[in-house]
Amino acid sequence: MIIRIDELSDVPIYLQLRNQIVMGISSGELKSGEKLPTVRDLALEMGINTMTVSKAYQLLKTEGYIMTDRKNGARVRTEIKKEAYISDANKTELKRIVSEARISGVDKQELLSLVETFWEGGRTE
Amino acid sequence: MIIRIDELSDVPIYLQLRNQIVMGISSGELKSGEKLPTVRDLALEMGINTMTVSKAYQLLKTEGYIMTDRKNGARVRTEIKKEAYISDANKTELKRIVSEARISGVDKQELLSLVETFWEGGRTE
DNA sequence: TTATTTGTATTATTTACTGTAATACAGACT
DNA sequence: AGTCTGTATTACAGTAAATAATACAAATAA
Repeated sequence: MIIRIDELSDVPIYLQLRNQIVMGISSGELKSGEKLPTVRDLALEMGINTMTVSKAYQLLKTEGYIMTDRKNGARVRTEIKKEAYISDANKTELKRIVSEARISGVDKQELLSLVETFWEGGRTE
Repeated sequence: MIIRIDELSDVPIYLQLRNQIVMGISSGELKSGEKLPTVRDLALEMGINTMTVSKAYQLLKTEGYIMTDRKNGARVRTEIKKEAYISDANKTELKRIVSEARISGVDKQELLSLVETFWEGGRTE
């Protein structure tokens, strides 16, 4: 899986990393039980610190997306808890994004199509 | 317009404030040309610093959402530039939110309905 | 056993952002 | 003249992010 970090983004590196993995799981690019790179390999490949990767893995573990084990490394969880719930923070963010799109004159159907595209795990460009 | 800040949120106060105003404009609660509270009034009402409100207003001004003028105060812009464009940052955020919802087992139609609700300027709870 | 590899923990340091505080200024209205 | 507006400045405290350099526990491989 290709992971790409935006140096200019306001989002911290460990969060960007966490987000990409979550999106990878959702799209099916990362399958159940699949082994993730070691913290050292990924840190080396991305040119960032080991602990930054570790932070991302710890967060993903806490959230129930992955399992980590010494020597076995990190793997995508086979059974991810499904609460069918959208957090308040995500709702607020979603509303902000929808509002900004609407103000800027984006077509409603275009936005809905974009959501569907993301739902299917697709890319936009 | 009622502005409500979440003390526990990771989002900085000035950004929350900016976001609420943008959402207010989108929903129609804040109309074109409508006068916004003065930085001092809003700061006093919200129990925050004057400069924090000023930061939000400056950001909104830079983004083209409002106009500010000494003595006249701040007003919602009558003509907001419509580029019909969703920023890359917003697309990334949207994809993240959609991914998280999908993984957690949220129904696709439910998510689309939520987007439509926000588009119409509605609330959820 | 010995060596290696894994995630993790610790400590320290640097950097940047946030929010506040206390003033002060320029311009426009009353 | 006085008041109200946004804005600018300077200083300070708190927090978070990222890195660096080690070290440890556990499991695998030699």
